[in-house]
Amino acid sequence: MSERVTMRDVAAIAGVSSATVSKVINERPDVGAEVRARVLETIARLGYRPNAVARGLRARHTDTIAILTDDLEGIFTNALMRGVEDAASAYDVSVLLANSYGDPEKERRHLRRLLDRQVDGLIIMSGNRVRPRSGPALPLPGTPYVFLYEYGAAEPVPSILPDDRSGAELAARHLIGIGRRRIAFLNGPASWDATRERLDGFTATIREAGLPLEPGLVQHASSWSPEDGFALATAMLTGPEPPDAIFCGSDDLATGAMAAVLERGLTIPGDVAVIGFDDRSLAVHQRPPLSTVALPLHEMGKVAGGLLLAAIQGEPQRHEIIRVSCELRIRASTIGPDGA
Amino acid sequence: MSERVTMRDVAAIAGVSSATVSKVINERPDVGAEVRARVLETIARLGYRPNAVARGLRARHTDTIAILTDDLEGIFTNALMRGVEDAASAYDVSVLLANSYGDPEKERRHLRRLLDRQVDGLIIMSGNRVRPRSGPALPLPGTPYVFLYEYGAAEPVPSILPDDRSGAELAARHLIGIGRRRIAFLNGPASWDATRERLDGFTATIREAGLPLEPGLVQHASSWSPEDGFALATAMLTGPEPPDAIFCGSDDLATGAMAAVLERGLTIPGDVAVIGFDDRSLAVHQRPPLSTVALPLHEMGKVAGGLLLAAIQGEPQRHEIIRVSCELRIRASTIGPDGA
DNA sequence: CTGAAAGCGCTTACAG
DNA sequence: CTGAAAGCGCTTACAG
Repeated sequence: MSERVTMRDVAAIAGVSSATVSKVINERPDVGAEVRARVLETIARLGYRPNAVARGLRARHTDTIAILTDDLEGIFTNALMRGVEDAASAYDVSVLLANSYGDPEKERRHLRRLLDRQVDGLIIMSGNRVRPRSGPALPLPGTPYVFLYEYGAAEPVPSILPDDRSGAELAARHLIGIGRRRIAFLNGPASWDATRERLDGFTATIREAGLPLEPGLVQHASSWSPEDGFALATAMLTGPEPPDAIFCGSDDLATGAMAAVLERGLTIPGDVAVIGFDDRSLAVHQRPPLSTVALPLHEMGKVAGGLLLAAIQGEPQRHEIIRVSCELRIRASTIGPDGA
Repeated sequence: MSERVTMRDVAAIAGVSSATVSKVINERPDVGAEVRARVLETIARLGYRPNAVARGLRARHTDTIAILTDDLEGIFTNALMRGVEDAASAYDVSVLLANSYGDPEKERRHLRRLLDRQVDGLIIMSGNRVRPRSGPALPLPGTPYVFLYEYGAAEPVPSILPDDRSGAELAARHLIGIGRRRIAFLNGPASWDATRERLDGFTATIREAGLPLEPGLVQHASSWSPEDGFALATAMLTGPEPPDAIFCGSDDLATGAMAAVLERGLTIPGDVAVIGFDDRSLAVHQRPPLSTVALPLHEMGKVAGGLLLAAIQGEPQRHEIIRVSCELRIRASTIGPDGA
């Protein structure tokens, strides 16, 4: 437990004032070359490291942002957080983690603690489901924030979301491209925002291609589970004119749908091509491996981090919805050995 | 952007010194009742909040710990982090997140930044695979740390790990309990520590019960994937005396094993009971839902957080391996409608 | 180009 | 029980 070396020590040994040491550390131009060299040498020799807490107190910023999530276990939390952390790290900004479990009282407590710690900004994130929310549980006077995978109804701040609409277009266009004509959409629960966006994209693309769009071909599941995918796909396949492709609103739904196809003795993708949404890790392990539309979670996190950092630098914020493009991951469930 | 209210303001308005305000805030006993009341009232009225950065500078602790992980995307990271966050939150300690991607240079940079920020302690965590590591990339003078889901070869600090051995015993005992006699163990790759621990637990339990333990019944996969589970289970089932139960080293392996059982026209659990390890979310969605040994990730995170907080309070640390008990999750793949 | 002084907002002995 | 003083380790005008 040796005494920590401080800026005073460096100054004394280098024979300069601590103001000068500070200037060297902060790379101010107004320091003479040989003085700078001497200070740098002393810093290296003593192994001096500036105390960020003292700096934060004086400089009035802490180079710290926080992620406030209501769902640290959400299936998408990891990749979102990693994106934020990457963006912050690149600017030597640290990230604090706070989990509210969706409890407003917990959120309030976290927010207070975070503000007490003088965080420079906040990312308010849902790891689980995109929905509008009524802003943070506490007003954040002068502290910028952004919504990630979530959006504020009327907050004057940006929301970063996946581009669900164009993601659905990607899937539809891919299925059309491999020659499918009766393309079903096994969509997620109707109450979700993403569900509506994707329906728009899907419908527009199918229409444009002059393909059929019967009511039976577009269904809404009541959950995102494989069980629902199985049930709905079974119903579709037992109809008079079964689809030759099924686009599912999630990889879980697609997993169930594939089981339904195989159970009826049909082949994938020979008889029915199947494509999911999300690109969770299970997709690649399906038999056959599942084609899917990948949610750009990591990129969304980076965008959110970048935007927040810019706002901290003084960039004005406004209410806007930023949609990050999804990416198609083509695997054997749409282009397989037994495929087209 | 109104001026923030400071302790000076409170003191002036309440007509006391700031030392007294500080004592009230820190709940020191040596403040008169009416003075305390007056100060408290003033604090509430002004909405005063103490600046944690200033406090940290003076008090020489920041009530902040950090999680340094090499794998923020690891499949177990979420639950581990959540446990740490829960433990920290309960004591009003914040947690900083740093991801090294397993790159020692990145780890060094993060560590330096974290130390500069005067974190009170660190949790060094792997989100992915348990293995020994050579301690943090930088010496942490006076800053306590613990290993979570990872262990230091000779570091004088605790490591928190799952109790793999007793987890395997749980599984074996369960299968014996439901009347199985030829129990196979489709274990993970031999190079993993967990694999050896589980083999010990499994072997001991089977021996104790006087059940057969032929070489063919114990196999090591070369990865944890469903594909390997499928291949190995198929080999086991085509042998002269196929098993009536398969204990798998991961849920992914078990998924593959179940596919192999079903593909051969056998029933689960009627002909072959299958149980996994981990309790990932996919387990419950299998058909039939997969029984498994749950890794106590959340609890491990809490234990790690609690131990670190104790060390920060001055509790001496030493090299020790703390094993947290796994839990059996019984589902239809061992006790099903077509079961025993 | 360099440094003396003030001060960020607290807490900690210490005196009374 | 209360407060004056010092100081945590920096940075920021400002003077020279």
